[in-house]
Amino acid sequence: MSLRIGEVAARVGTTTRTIRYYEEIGLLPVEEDRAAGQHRLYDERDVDRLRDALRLKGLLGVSLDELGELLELEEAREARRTEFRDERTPAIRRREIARQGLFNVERQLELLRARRDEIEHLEAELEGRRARIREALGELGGG
Amino acid sequence: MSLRIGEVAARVGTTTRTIRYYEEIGLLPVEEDRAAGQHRLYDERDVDRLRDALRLKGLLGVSLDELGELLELEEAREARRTEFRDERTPAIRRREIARQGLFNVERQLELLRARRDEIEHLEAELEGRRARIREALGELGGG
DNA sequence: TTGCTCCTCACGTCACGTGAGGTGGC
DNA sequence: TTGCTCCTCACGTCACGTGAGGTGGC
Repeated sequence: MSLRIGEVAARVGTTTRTIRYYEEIGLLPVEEDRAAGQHRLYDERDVDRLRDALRLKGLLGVSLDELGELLELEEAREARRTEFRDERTPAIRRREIARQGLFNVERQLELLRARRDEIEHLEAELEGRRARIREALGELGGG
Repeated sequence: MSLRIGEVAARVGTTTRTIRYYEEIGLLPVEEDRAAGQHRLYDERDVDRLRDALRLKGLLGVSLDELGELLELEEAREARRTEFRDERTPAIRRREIARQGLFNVERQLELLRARRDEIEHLEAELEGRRARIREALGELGGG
């Protein structure tokens, strides 16, 4: 079940150019065995990862450099998950892995909360303004 | 109490280049009587407007074209406020002005709420992930 | 007079957009 | 074979960053 670049772009809501550009600057991995001129192929996991990345970028307003750091965290997370699920991994190591995961997720939550606070602050201001307008409308009477 | 461009930039948290660029593309008004090579001067209201504009741009992630539309709404708002406060303005006109103001403020609130929803959605996902990690840590035992 | 901030070009950069011309699988 | 999507240059654009060289007010 491999997807071509156009399908991926449509699913995550971006353009093929953006996906190629991200590959070009090293944000997305390059397939090693792809000959010049051949189609790029992706799977569902690539789609999920790209969607997450674009969502973070859009919501946090970070640069592609900063996005790269967040993606590296994600990649490290997947590697750790694999190690975590390996039955041979000892409990002490699993605990360490879980702690790192917890740290990362809390960092991302912090960034999101900071953003939400800003938005809520501005919302409160606008709601105050709205209340004053409504008051004025009430005094003026009429529907 | 007029401010120079550097002071304005510092107050709103941007650069002098950005302010000059916004003037260049028509986003900010040009002082008519400023001779070539002379300093740009601003007042507190300019600072407030620019701060609001940059905040909207940053939080909503809009282009400068779209930001321009929002600024025009703001400008229209100021004009209406002046008219509203004029004692000669009849009640029927005041009601219309208030309704337009209400419409604008609700549109901006809608944009902000949509953004906040997206952020909260992603937050919920991350909180779920965090809960699962904590659960795993609990099962593994140890502080 | 010495700093400091300001000024106007003007080229550079980041994150893509947009054709130009050509190739490959249902 | 005809469309369709894909490919690789490569130049364009948006929103500024960053000097280069010079001027003006405490």
